[in-house]
Amino acid sequence: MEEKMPELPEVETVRRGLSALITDKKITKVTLIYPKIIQGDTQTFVKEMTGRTFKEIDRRGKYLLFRLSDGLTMVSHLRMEGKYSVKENNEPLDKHTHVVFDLVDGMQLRYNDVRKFGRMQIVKTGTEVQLSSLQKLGPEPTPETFLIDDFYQELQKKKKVIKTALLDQTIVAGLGNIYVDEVLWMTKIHPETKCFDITYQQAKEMHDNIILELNRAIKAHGTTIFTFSGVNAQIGSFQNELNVYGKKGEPCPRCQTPLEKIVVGQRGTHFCPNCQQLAK
DNA sequence: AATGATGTTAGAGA
DNA sequence: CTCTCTAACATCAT
Repeated sequence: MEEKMPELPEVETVRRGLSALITDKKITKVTLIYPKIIQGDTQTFVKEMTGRTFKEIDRRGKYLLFRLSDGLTMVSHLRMEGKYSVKENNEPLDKHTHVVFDLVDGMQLRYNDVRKFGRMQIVKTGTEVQLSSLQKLGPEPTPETFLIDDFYQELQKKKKVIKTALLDQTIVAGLGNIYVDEVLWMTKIHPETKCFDITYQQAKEMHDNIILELNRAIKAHGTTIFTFSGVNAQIGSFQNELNVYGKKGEPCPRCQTPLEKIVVGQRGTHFCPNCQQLAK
């Protein structure tokens, strides 16, 4: 079973796993095999990264923030299929390795991305919050930062449907196609419900479920092993914990009605036509 | 063989 | 500003 990568829980898992492998490692060389992965001037990127040391890794939404020595930060987004791995420098490169960071100890941090959608750029630490991509992010989905009253107010203002709204990262950061479907199923809300039609009570339940589900996923991934080769899912990983995503035609775990798949905002959307009805 | 779908988001246009 | 649609790309299923 191949591991699906990049919603908040997966990015968080990569952050934790990678931290243990590269913290305090100095970069001796940077190789750009497919330079379009880099945003901004590529030569500047190589020049600035080379000779720096990886410090802690932070995360904001689905963005990884690699802190480096001398007040620099590499901002990295995995998009659809980006993956990091740490391997010995004599191991042959994968077909889809696009960026290689040689480390002092003969290891390499490698960035793989079949679809080449992922992006990375270097900025001065602290200025990353000014990037348009990070600036527009809503709160992190934690009880301290994601506040129910704000959430409800935001929903009241929006004219689009809830599935699309949750995906756009501005109301709350970190949800992707899988967990949005899961959260809406948990909350018994139809994905095409207009945001302004959602009641305070529903918003409250959805808010709690968002925090719950993402934490549950992070915890489940905690049993995942981050090896030198990348993230290895343990047998029976989170795939088994999903209730609706990728389960078209299977019985709803709550009411046994066959699950359906529709398109909402150009994204495949899984839901239970019985549990999640459109109020009209 | 051709078409459509795949975890995301920036950017264009309405 | 808000919202919708498309492009970026490779692979796999139909």
